[in-house]
Amino acid sequence: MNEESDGFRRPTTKDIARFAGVSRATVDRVLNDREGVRQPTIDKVHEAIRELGFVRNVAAANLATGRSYRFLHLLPRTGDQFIEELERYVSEAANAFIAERIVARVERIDMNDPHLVAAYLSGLDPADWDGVAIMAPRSPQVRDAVFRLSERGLKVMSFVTSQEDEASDGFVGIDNRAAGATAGLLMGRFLGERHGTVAVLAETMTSQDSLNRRYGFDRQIGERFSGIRVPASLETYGDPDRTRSILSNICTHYRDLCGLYILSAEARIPLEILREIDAQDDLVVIAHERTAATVSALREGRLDALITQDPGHLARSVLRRLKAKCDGYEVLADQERIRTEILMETNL
Amino acid sequence: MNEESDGFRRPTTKDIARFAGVSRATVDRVLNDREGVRQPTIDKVHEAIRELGFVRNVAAANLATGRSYRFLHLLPRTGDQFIEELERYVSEAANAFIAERIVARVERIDMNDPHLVAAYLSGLDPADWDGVAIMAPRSPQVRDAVFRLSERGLKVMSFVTSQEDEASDGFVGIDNRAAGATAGLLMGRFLGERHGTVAVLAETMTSQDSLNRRYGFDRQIGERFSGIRVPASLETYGDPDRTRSILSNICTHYRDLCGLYILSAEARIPLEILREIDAQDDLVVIAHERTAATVSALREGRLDALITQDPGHLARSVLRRLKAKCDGYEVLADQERIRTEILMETNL
DNA sequence: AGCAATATGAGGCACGTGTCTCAGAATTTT
DNA sequence: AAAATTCTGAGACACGTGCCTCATATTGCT
Repeated sequence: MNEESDGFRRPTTKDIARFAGVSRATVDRVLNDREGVRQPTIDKVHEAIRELGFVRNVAAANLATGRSYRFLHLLPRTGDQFIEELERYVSEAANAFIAERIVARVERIDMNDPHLVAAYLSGLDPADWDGVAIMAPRSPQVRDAVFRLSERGLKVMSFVTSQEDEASDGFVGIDNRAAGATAGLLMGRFLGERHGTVAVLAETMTSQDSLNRRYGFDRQIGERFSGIRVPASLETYGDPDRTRSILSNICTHYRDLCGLYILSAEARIPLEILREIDAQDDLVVIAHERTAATVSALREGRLDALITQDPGHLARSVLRRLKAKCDGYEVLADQERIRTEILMETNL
Repeated sequence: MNEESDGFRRPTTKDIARFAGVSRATVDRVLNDREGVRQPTIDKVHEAIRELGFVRNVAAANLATGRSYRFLHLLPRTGDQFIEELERYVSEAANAFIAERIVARVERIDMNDPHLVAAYLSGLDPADWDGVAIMAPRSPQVRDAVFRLSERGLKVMSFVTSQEDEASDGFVGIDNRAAGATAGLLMGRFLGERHGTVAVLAETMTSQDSLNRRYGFDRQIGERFSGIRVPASLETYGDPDRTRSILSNICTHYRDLCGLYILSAEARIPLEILREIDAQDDLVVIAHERTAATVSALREGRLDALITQDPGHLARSVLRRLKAKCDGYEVLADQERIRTEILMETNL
């Protein structure tokens, strides 16, 4: 647009140099914290930067350095719709960022054995990659491998599933306790006056994420909805037959069954079986993540609410954060926060 | 990071030129659709671009053109917490984008008289601004002024409040029908078996946004919750005294009052008065927008749910869309979609 | 005071693209 | 076939920053 004609020019390093009464070389030394500059000089430069409101022209800087960013995304090989969706979004985000010189590749690897994952990570050459984003179940092996990778200079982020504390800056994803709590709160509110049993269905409860969700769920129910009983989580191991027998079992066993919380990311199989066995109509069902299966279940009234994280945002955030780590600057915290979203029929 | 050492170099215009067997000047003519190039030559260049996967280095391009973007944001002068918040976020977004050569200024102007707004817009000099973002109540005068502005080459976006169809690409914000529908659905679900009257409170029903929200709300209630009755909307005109008398009136008048939908963006006054008059405890209250007042009401249980749009996202999206319009490229639709969010205590 | 060490300046090249100009080639028109 | 017209090429400069070298100025030390 405006051709800098109209006096609207941002200050450059040259302006800083002139204002501070030093040379551009010195400004450069200060800006890129190179050594060999005395404190008073450094101060003068910073003063000029402050005074003129200088902001480094990243475009020019990137151009000068010819920098590019090679990021590797590691996703589990096994998985159903959620993983597929996620992979799609990661690829799409990668595509959207090539203009910023970000080159991202997505690999699906076997995440079941932590030793294998750790070995894979150890085999990565820091000369090939600037950063790695990994979604793997939390395990000491993987956590250590991640740590060693970053020691070798690679920037690493875990996403969806955290290797450490979910609040750490090496993680992009939702707070699973909050997600579980939201599910619990919604369940309680939707049930209203109705008392009874709410079943919790999970692929497995061995993962930290599952435990966190369950913890948050229980807390809400326990604190606010005394009329609701929540037995131990039922594990499907992703097996349709097992899921079927679990679901028909609880329907007959708990005469007062009034709710079902599907805690895992992949809800397709339980939802299909639920329709198949023709479960009671007023059962309140809450699940996680937006996939083809959950969306249609929501539309058809077989699902009451969905607790989700926006996979597109997730994927873009991972890239932005990796880039920020490489460049050593702070991300815009507000923009990168992954929200725990509640979806219903009306706000899909 | 990698210093292009490792064979990882994106193709440049020079590469395109070599591959297509033409000169860089010709490539440039094609890229920036300048005339004077024969079709076969154009095709050769496009072929090379496709073949090599060329993506224009925007950093370099912006550097070369010395382009900067001057955007003006117009917000209503009057308003309470929501507007204040919004202004804060707009300024913050503007700040975050100065690295991309975006200079944004925020003005608060009187939006009550459409003629004044239109006059203000007409007075804007396209030489001073590249784009304008405006949040003003829908009116023919403003809509026409917006139209004339864009005819004069200025890029214009409306946000929060649309001048045209909410689906148009000149608007950033939520679909207010969907927002109202979400409020209605939640209201119905939270009430469960309870039947009775739900009151709708609005600052004014003269705005299109209010009408849309009410429309969506009514549809949900009418379609799915036959036990709920929703009388005509009650208008507060933002006046605390009037609000107080309305609220105490309905509490006594409707013996079966069970819910309250605060439809307008500013919910502070109704919420405060609701606490003050000590309304019944099991009243289901749903409001819009995240502000200090609504957040604390949610935390204290005086509010059951909040339908919101993320103001930070809104502000950033406006800037990105304006910039995209200036540069004539498409935005990442997925990233720019403003979600209708549901907030409860657990996912604030 | 003289010397070594350190701090600073001056200047140049590179990055990829936009935007000129001018000359020469290819094509069309006469 | 010659002239007029339209395309295309070659080259230059600019944008703001990073990074380098070499010379000179300044400081600290003995």
